[in-house]
Amino acid sequence: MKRDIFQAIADPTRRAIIALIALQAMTPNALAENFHTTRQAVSKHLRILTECELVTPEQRGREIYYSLEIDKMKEIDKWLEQYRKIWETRFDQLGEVLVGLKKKKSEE
Amino acid sequence: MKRDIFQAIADPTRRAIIALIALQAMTPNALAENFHTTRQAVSKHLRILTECELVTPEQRGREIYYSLEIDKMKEIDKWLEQYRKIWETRFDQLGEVLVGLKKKKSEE
DNA sequence: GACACGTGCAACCTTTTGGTTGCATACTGT
DNA sequence: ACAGTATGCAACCAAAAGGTTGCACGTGTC
Repeated sequence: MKRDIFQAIADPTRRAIIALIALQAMTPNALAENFHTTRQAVSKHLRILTECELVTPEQRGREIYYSLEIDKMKEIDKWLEQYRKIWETRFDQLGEVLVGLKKKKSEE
Repeated sequence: MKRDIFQAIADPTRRAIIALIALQAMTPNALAENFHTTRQAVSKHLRILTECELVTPEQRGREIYYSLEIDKMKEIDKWLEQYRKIWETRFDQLGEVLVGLKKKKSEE
């Protein structure tokens, strides 16, 4: 049952959890207050996120604070890289077109 | 059954499809040759990708060429933006730490 | 027109997903 | 030690995902 990071961020609730703990480490209980589900459901999401190493638990007394492993997010960025190249290339081409239009206009 | 772009890229086969048609528009048949599934399964993936507007079909004779809507990929980039800010900030802080260490060392 | 080809869609099936309830465990404070 | 709090885990369930097979519908080719 190995999930990759893309499956991890596929679920809206998990993305919301990520957004919340990006600001500050939070406990499952505190997180659950933000959603219309049970604490256990949130716990399951945290389990998945932890397995993907997107999130790290840290025990403090009887509470467990979960924090975001921001480095893991870079993997998505790395995957996007190849496509970013494409759209930047197309933007450059668009730029050339615009320059071409401008040139044409100035020649009028 | 409305899927968002994050669910669309969650499936490995769909990411592979995206990677293939990023290079050049392809037909479902041609795509299916690259996977160990039936043409119909690929067709279903293409349907999902089309619904998310990640992919656009173009009929040419009796073939349909699917091409990547690169602009849609920017949505992922936009989502990542908030986290990129975080890791860049932390990197800066790391930089300060390094500078601090260096300074300390030179004072020895 | 007849036929092959390329494709999408419906029906069906199995596995996975996301959720719930109930319970066991661990730490706190009195 | 005991009550209360914070949490994870197992069992169960409904819905969704991903796959397959069979079929219908256009479009080219002869």
